[in-house]
Amino acid sequence: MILDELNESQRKAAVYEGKHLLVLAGAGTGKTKTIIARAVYLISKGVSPSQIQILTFTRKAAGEIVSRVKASLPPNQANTIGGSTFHSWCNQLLTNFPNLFGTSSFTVIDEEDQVAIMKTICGKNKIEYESIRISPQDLIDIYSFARNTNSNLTDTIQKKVVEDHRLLTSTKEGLVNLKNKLEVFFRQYEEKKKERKYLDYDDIIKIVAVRFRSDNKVKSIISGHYKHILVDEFQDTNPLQWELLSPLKDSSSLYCVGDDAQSIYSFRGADFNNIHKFSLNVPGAEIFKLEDNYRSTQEILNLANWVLNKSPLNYDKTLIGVRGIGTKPRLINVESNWSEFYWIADQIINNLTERGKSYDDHLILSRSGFYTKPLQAVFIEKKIPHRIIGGRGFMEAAHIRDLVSALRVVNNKDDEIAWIRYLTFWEGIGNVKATSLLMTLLNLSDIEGCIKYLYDNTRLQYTSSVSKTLEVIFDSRYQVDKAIELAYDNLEKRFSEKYKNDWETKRRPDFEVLEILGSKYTALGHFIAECTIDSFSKYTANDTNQNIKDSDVSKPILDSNNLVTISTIHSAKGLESDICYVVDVSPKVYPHHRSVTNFDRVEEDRRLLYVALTRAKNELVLTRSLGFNYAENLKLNIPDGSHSSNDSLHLMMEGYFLNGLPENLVDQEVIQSETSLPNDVDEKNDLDIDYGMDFT
DNA sequence: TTGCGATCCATTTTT
DNA sequence: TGGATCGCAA
Repeated sequence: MILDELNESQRKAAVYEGKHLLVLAGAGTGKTKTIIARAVYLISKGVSPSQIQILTFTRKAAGEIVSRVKASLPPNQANTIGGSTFHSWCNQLLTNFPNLFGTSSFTVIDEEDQVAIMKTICGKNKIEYESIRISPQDLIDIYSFARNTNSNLTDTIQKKVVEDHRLLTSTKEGLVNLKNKLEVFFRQYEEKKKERKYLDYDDIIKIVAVRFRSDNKVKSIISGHYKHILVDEFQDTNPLQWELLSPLKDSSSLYCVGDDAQSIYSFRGADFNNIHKFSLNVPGAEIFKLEDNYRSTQEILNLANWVLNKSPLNYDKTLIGVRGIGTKPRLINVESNWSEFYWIADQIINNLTERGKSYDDHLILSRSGFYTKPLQAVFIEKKIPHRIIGGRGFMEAAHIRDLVSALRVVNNKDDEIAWIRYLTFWEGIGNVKATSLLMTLLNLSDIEGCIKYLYDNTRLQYTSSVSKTLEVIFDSRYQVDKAIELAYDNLEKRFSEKYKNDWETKRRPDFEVLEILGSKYTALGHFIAECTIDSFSKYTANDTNQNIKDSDVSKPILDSNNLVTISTIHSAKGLESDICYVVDVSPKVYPHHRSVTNFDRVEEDRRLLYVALTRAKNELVLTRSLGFNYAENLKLNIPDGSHSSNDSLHLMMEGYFLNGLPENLVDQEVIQSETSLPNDVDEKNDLDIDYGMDFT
């Protein structure tokens, strides 16, 4: 029984008898375990599992919690427990209760689609403000941020445009003008969504939230269904998500678990102050704390605590390590960007051969998915099996989107974004032709008419395929996997030409995966919505599996889970690992040079580093490169606030989180790499950045 | 009108 | 590094 494995404070939290509880749980204090124990406790006390809904930020986290709850109970006791992301849960509500929410048929669109719509709205208009270009992508960001934070357009522009770009010359009139200009675009965007029955990510939550607030009947029906709402990573909820949860507090219990020191989603509108305001927002709620860290050795905690304690913010956090003494974290200095990757690969191989470790003892964390690209190449070369978490998902790959666009037009024949994608997929149809076809297609009354029209009106090399593909999908629209399979057969020839560079190796195998994903669904719309919301990246690990197949040497490790994990820090919350590498802990990355303009963002970067450091159980390795003047910089360990004799160096190091790092906290090493640049190479000197940061 | 090749450019994080 | 954009040939 899982309850027996808890310590005193975890247990107290798990068996809480009051209505609402906030559990403040520091890194490694058993947050996940407590939430699992809570669910198990409720069920064993007689609560029906279908009345429990666990809300998390990633599908992976939800899946893991649910499966561990099930594993802790006798078979089939917890089958109906709900566990999903906020978005996925709201999508289920919209799908299961269409009459409650007034959403009988809709198409979920992702960010790429949003941007595509915005692009068509902007047309050739170039929006500029104070010499800052505002792209369609920026517009979508602004729009989404405003909605996630429930703030008005003027305030959002002030924050996202003026403050983020530090436009000191911005005037009130200028702002009003800009606001009016953007408002036009946003209204058109909303118009378009309505017209095409599109719901973007934010709509999915907003519609449900508004309904809860304005319609007591709907609210009580749903509250009646979900008596216990368990929220993981509560520090990362944003005002929109809170708007969704808040009305439920009357008749459901809210059980929230979080850690303000791990709040790293402010770019999505999260505000860790929601933790501090919890008892204000939820009258009668209690707050418990978990402080014993079971994950890491003391040396690792010392470093993490040091990083966090340098913050001017007071997190009121004392992580008490119970594991005791281990080995000191290592700080590896490399000469140039990316040269740490060969070194890491060698380390891993060494750990396997000399120290009896396995691949899955290793976790590699990076600030950006982008940065680890070369690492993947090194791992492939060295035949190290790995999986990648975070970064661009499976459903975002171009070839997958191509096929899904065909499913989408059959599902909703007014889905113009999908039409354009599907039509231009074919050779000989470009934007102009596709747009002109679209005009007619939108006026036809059903998809069968569209198919016939396309058959009669496309005189191309692929004439029959253009309409045939849609026809076969239509014929198998209640068996999604079959629809995918048949569509694929029709698209294959064009695919192999369009993606000739990496078709066989990289892209083709994905369609088998897509088919498997589709096999659970009997309606195109449900499949499309779910795969848009949870882009499935976590399940496929597509690039990895092939590498393993290719190398006979590594056959034995085919047993599924023995893989090195590569993850962005954002996706790594909740992960832990025996050995953890945090790469590129360099100046201008921690904090990121784009964050330096803003106090809150610097602090968020600090928390980001803190999250990374606290993933390690036994060994923590940081790598960094100190830029062009490597040898000299290495000597540099600027105490905070001091002035270096060298101004550009000082600028580079200013604000760097590892400045003033006490020598006894880490073991430093220097790695000379064979692949580093020769000394006389004139590297781009981008040190003339003004870090005019005001920390008051 | 489409599609390709050359050139430039900026480069966080995610549902 | 790749993506977006632009110009040019078919």
